[in-house]
Order: sequence, then C-alpha cells, then structure tokens
Amino acid sequence: MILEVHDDFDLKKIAESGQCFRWNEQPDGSYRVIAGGYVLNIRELFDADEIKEYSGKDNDIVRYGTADFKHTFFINCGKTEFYDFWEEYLDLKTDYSKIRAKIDKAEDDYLFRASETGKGIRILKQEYFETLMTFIISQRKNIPAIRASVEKLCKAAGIEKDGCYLFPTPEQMASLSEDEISACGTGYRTKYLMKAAKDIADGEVSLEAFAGLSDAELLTELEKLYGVGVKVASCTALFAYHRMDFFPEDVWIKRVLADHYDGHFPLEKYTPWNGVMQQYLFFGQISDK
DNA sequence: TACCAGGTGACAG
DNA sequence: CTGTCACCTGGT
Repeated sequence: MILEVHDDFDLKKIAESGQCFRWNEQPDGSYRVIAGGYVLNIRELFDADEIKEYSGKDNDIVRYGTADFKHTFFINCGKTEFYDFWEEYLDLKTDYSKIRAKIDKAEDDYLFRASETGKGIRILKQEYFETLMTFIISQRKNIPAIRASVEKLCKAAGIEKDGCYLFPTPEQMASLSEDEISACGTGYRTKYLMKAAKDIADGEVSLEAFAGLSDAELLTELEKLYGVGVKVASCTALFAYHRMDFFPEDVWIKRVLADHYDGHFPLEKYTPWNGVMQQYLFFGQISDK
C-alpha cells in the first residue's frame, strides 16, 4: 500500500524516540516494525519517480493530514491489516503539525527549537502489555540495553513470525521460569515482570479494563502494580493508552526542566498535548548526545 | 576498579 | 512526606 501523510512523520526519529524498542532500520533504509502480532516493513519514498512507480502498480493509496507538505511511504500490508491495526498504531488521525503550531517561538524558544529538532515524531498507540513490560525493563537501562533485553524476551517466549519473534502474551510470559526471564538480562526487574505477567494472565488485573479509566485513575491503577512507579506508569499511559497529556519525567527531562524551566514545565499551556511536548524535549536532549 | 544508566520499593527521619 | 539506599547487568 501507499501511505501518504500530509503531516509530520519521520521514521528515523520515531524509531529513536525511546517510546518503542522494536523498530529496526533495514539496509535499504526501510524500517521493520513488530507490533500487534504483525511484522510490517515501511519505507519512505523520497523520490518523485519512485512514488510514481509505486503508484502505478495499482497499489491502494490512503491519505491523512492537512498540511501543505507530505511524506509518502510504501508499506507491505493490505487494507485489512492496515485498518485493523496500523492506522491507529501510527496515530494517523492526529495532526501533529497543528499541535506543533501551538508552540510560540517568542514565548518559549527552547521548546520551539526542540520541536524543530523533533518534528516528525508521533506518539504511537502501542499494546498495553508490551508497553508495560518494556518500560519496567527500562528502569536504569539505556536504550540499547532495553532493546537487547526485549529482543531476548521475545525470543524466549514469543511466537515466531516472518523470521521475527512477537512480543509474548501475558500467558506466554507467565509460563517462563524466573531463570528464563532473568537470562534476558532483566536483573532485579525479573520479579516485577513475573508478578505483573502472572496477575494479568490470571485475570486479577485487566489492562483492557484500565482503558475506561480517567487519566488520574489510570495512573493510580498502573502504579499499584509491583515495580511500577510514576515514571513507568506515565510512559505506559502515554505510549499504550495514548493519554496524550501525560508528561513522563525521567532523568533527561529533569535535566531539561532544571536547566531551562526552573524545574517545572508549564503544563497548563499545552494541555491536552503535554506528552507531545515531552517527546520533543526528550528527543532534543538525547539527540545532543 | 569503580561508577553510572530513561526507577522503584523499603525503609528512616 | 522527603531523603537515602540497594538492586541486576552491561558499558566505559
């Protein structure tokens, strides 16, 4: 299919934004994305001739956004799979260039510059269980270490598909022994993962039911899970439940706030889009390194 | 070798 | 309620 997005959309920035850990750049510049039980390949078509070539092959074309610029992608899935999962996952109905336009350069030049650097990031709508597990794993780990750990876990418990391993279901995860999980490099987080997986597999906790809660209630319920504090809970709320107003504060963001905002971000100015602002600030910070 | 990294729970005070 | 500390593991 051809995906034409008249809005901010940058594959590389999304892959490196730290919200997802299973986007892998391929030798041809495309990205392989494992999510929702699917394995997708997505490639931006930069060249007009290339776009014409693909468009001529009676590929379905879907269009999103209203900006006066566009990004064109080739994705190797059909309409059924696309509407079933990827449309929502990629958050194609949200207009990020309009959200970006809420940032006043004169009022906050630092955020404005961060948004220019991070332009193209979208907040994915990822799966509840995978996001929760992944951000539990992320505690005191850097991004490469998180990716390596998640990959091992998928290989240990997930189903193989197209040469990749899907993220385990709660049941698959709960069937692993402590040693098997620990062998994935999860360290002291192993007991947190086991408890959450078991409670969810047993039906004691329903991540699906959490979707009906208000932002505040959702945060409270997530924080009740063993090993889940405010950071992991707010990342899960933002990246899986798509609660766009959450503003997760990790050490990187805390540094930004200390250096540029007197320790406190003016959340009231950007409601209900603070999560997007957080992503711009975070991306600006890590891309300096 | 020692210290740190996208935190959290358990405990002091 | 705020401060301190151990914790697995991989990296410098």
